[in-house]
Amino acid sequence: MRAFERGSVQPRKTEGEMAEHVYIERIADYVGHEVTVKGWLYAKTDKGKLQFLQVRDGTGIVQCIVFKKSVAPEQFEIAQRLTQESSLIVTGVVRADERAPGIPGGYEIDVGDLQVVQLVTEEYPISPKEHGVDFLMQHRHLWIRSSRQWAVLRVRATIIKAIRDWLDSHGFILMDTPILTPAACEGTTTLFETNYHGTPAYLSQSGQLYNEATIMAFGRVYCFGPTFRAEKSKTRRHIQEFWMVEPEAAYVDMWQNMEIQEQFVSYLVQTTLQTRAAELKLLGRDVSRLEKVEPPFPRLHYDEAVAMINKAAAAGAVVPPNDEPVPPISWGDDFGAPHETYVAEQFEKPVFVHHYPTAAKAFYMAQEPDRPETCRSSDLLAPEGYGEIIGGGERSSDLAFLEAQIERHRLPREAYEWYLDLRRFGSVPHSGFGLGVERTVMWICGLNHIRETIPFPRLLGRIYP
RNA sequence: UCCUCGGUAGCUCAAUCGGCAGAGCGGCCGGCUGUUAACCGGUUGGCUGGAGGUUCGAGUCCUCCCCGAGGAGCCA
Repeated sequence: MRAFERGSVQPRKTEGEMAEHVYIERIADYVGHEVTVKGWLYAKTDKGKLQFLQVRDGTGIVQCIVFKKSVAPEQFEIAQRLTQESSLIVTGVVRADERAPGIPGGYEIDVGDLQVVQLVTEEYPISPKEHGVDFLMQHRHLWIRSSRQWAVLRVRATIIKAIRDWLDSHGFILMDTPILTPAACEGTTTLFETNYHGTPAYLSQSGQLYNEATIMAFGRVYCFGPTFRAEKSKTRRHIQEFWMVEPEAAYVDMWQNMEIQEQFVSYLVQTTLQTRAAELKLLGRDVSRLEKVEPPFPRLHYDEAVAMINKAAAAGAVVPPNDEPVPPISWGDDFGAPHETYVAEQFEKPVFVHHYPTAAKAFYMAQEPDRPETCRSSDLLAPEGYGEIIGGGERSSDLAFLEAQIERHRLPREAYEWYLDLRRFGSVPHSGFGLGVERTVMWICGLNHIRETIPFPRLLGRIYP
């Protein structure tokens, strides 16, 4: 555990004072000392004259032992009657015992005093047994107390902090972009419409276009906020509201852009491995795959990817998790899910696929001068079937090309006048990318569904709690 | 929007050809000083998603509706 995580708020022990309130993640520092833990009863085992209380406090879980002969009779009775998720304050001496379960585990508190803050009198819905997805999602507000969910959300917080740390220390400055927008950014996806004092407005699907403006003022920027997609996507990789970080940089071409991405993503993975090892272990994550995530990442031209896919399709290759056959692909088509999975499966690290067909990508992607049917885009595909975690590329700096593209994509020209201004006043080559936080969390935690990567996921047909 | 699967006890599921509504877990009561989703004994549990239909008889068959899960398309 790192000192910065809780160290500054951990109360210092004062001579002659009663037991101090400590956090469970630092329990190892208090072996032999009397401490107070304030939390909730996670689980209990009644052994007659001995009560094993698993107490959690938000930072971990510690086993507390209440032995009949060590406490007042009324206190023992209270311990016997404790119910799951009752809130309580325990005081006792910490000792190391390898038999003790918990997080971090290996330590337990020999309880001398026990106070109940609230005794739960109703049956707690989430018992330590099997539950279905629907039931758990209806109780998401309680489910997040469970250790797996707790671990995932701690990893999420770490990834988000790492995102900010890396960008802030590599010359990227935070530029918050609007969530209420007047028109579609890319014109491709379905947006949530809202009422902006009588005129329609849309929840943002990307801050990129705005950041193409801010880089001309600040050089390197990023926006980081919620993003909304109203597509009726109902798969394990989609949520309606997700968080995306979008760095954008002036005077950066597509190749430099990929270098930034591989440094950035590697930092996120390595930081999580270092600071959240206990959480990843709790999740059963095979970290050997993550340890390999270091620059450089393989780069695959779209042409090569198509050839690879068609060779595999001809050979009858199948793709996990359901051994779905890899269908052949024609040049010009975007990848389907099995294509993406097959390509990613061929590499140990995340892989860049670059130079997608211009027609398959957003209107602003720069054309490759020698091959205008391809564009200077790149997607980053995560290994182990987690799919696209980054979409990015070099943006066109050519006014005439963009005017033609806006027409070709049937976008409302007037809404993009400001954007075209950026090509009239000091247009420069520039690139950027968007990384989806939840897909990254899903990949790093090794989860099979995105719904566990955010405290309260907004899923198709589900907006409770 | 489309395709596939599902909805039975608080939870997870079973119920043969259409023939008495079942189990495990949880909860509750009792026992146990080392439990890890403990173990042992007892006990509690039901408008089978909704409406209509077929039938002597429907959890089971038919029609419509509601809800959920996974996937396609689209994307991060």
